[in-house]
Amino acid sequence: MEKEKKVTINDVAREAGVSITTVSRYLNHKYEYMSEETKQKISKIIKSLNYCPNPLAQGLKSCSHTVAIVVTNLDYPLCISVIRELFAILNEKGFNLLVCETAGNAKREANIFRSLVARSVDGIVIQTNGLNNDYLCKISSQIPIVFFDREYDIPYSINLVTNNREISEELTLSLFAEGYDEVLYLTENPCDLSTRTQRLKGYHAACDAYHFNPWVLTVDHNDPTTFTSVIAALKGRAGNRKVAVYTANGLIMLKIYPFLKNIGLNVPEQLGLATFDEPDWANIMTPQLTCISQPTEAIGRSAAIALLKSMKSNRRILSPRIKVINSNIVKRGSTSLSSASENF
Amino acid sequence: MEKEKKVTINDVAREAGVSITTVSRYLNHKYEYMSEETKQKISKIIKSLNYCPNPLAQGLKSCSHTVAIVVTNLDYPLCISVIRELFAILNEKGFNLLVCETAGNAKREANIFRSLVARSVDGIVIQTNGLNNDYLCKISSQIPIVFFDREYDIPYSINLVTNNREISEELTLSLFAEGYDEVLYLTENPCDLSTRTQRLKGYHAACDAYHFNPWVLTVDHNDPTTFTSVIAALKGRAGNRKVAVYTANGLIMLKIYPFLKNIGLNVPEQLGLATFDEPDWANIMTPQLTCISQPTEAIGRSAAIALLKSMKSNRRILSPRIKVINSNIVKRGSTSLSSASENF
DNA sequence: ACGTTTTCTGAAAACGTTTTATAACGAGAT
DNA sequence: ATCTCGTTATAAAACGTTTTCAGAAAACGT
Repeated sequence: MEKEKKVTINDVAREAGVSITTVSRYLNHKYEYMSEETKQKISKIIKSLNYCPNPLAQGLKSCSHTVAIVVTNLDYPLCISVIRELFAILNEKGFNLLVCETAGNAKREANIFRSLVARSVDGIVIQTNGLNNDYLCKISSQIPIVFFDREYDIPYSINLVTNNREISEELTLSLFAEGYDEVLYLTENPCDLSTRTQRLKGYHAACDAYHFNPWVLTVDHNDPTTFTSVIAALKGRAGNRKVAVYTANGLIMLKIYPFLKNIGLNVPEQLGLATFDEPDWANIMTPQLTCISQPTEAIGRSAAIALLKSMKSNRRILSPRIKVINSNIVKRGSTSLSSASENF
Repeated sequence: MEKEKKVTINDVAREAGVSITTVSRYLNHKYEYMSEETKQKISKIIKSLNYCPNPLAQGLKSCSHTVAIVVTNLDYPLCISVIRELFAILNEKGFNLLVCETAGNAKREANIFRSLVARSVDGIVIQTNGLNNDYLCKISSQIPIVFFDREYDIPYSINLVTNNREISEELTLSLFAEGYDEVLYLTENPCDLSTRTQRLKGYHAACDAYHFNPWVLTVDHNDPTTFTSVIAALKGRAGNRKVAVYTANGLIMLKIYPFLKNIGLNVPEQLGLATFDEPDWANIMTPQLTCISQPTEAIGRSAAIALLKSMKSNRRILSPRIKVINSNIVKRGSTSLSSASENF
């Protein structure tokens, strides 16, 4: 295993007959006072040697050409989409992408943040439960931070969120308009995550508008017993009344759907179904599932662009900024009571 | 934005009243000739200063504490699973994880590999189309490489694969045994990816065993017209004969299922359905979908462990090694013709 | 011919580690 | 008292960049 010597800036400088300073200048596009001839020489040598600057060494003096994305759970399609866009766009610009999964564990997340700072990443994109916000406040002035999905009040940061409240209200309204007598909202433990509170608010607003009583049940997608109790409650009420079930995210729908199938109610006539998120399996259900579709690709792209911009400018803005990217409703068979549903 | 000075090994050394060499030794567990007293001092100061060594600087001299995973497509659940396990295990050991998506683009992949080498990552886990294997051959002696999903003949490397041929044969056999008269195998363009060729081989072996004619159609999950022609072909044959459709991966099934639903055949009586992979939506189909379940978590864990081991030892083994992790069949309603299906 | 810019380039000092070579220090042997 | 020899700790040289400071050469105005 004889180590093949890596080609360094020194090799380039020697071959080109210039100093490493000049090569470094060339690499960093500091062409101001560089003769065309020198540029050509260096360019040629770099190509012929297949030289690629060492990001570690660069990072020691300037930027590390590394960004990180920290998410709570890699199973969430939104996160994957953001990772994909982030990688595609930043890789193009010469950055590498560190991916970290916290699993919602505060301590683990704290360690991750600390290691990212130690590694002097140039920027971080975060989806978090907000358990380490005090630490993020400390570092947010030093390093560009972009939050997505959930929104937090961290100085200097950028928040990329969707119109959770509005679109949730709109969907709920449409269910009432469609003719459902009741909308059961299924959510996970509504701690103070902005997505959960906003979606719930939208639901409540719609109930208020129709003077209908809200009906909210809390589930845990890892605990099937929470589903069975929902099913029991549903059986009690449904039958004569037309009930729609609206789940606060796709995972809940995925997990509770097998239970709902066994309940013996016809979808959509007796039981309407809708969910936040647009899972890839929405079209294999019969009838197909009405969804709130988040523009995951656009969110990822915006995150990348916002981060790039923030990394480029060294003047940072104190007050956290919020960018809203609208979701839209994809109405499908699972909530089509009326024949007039096409106009929706 | 006043830069808060990062605490370095110098600070630790000064506070502890020792040289940086000693601190470095302490960090690298080179305790051989170190007095208990010195250890205590350093340990205390490190904690009190909250010191964390800079991986960039470390990487310049020794290892970068960075590993990378390169995949063709982040949408493949197996990849996500491997990323998750890899991160969890390696993060525990102080490594960070770079994630790269090639989208099957050879040029892009080549650039990624080059940048990973430039960044002197300590190891790489790869799922690839094999378009840059010449380059991988060059570097595989320098840097530990673990392939998963698809198998390649690269010196010094480790291959983590599932028993594609055997399990594919087993599933096909079980479909015939169940009573289906014909099994239609749907695959994507069977280029020489080991997964595709092996799964196909298994299918053929089963057909041979039953002296049935194989029936293989090629689709492209991005091109719906390939599905409609499959549907047409299927309509021609099905009806009196009991046909099972076995898709070479979950994505194909996801995309073709809406078409299959409209064909007017009863599942499983007239039309059996089975797929390689076990997508999370297998249980929401009616009836539930028979799958070949890859132990994705185990594969990820094995990848992490194999990589760690390979990184630790500096003696590398020339001949590529192969580790097989068995998948198993999860039989569900979509292929239950006989009432005896429980014994399967 | 002489100063003054302007244009171009390079030497050397960082950046924060690891590692090599070396030195200081007792203790035990001569 | 000197020599050897383990034990412990350090100074200094890497690693591959960027950046500061400064200097040489050419262009320019007088």
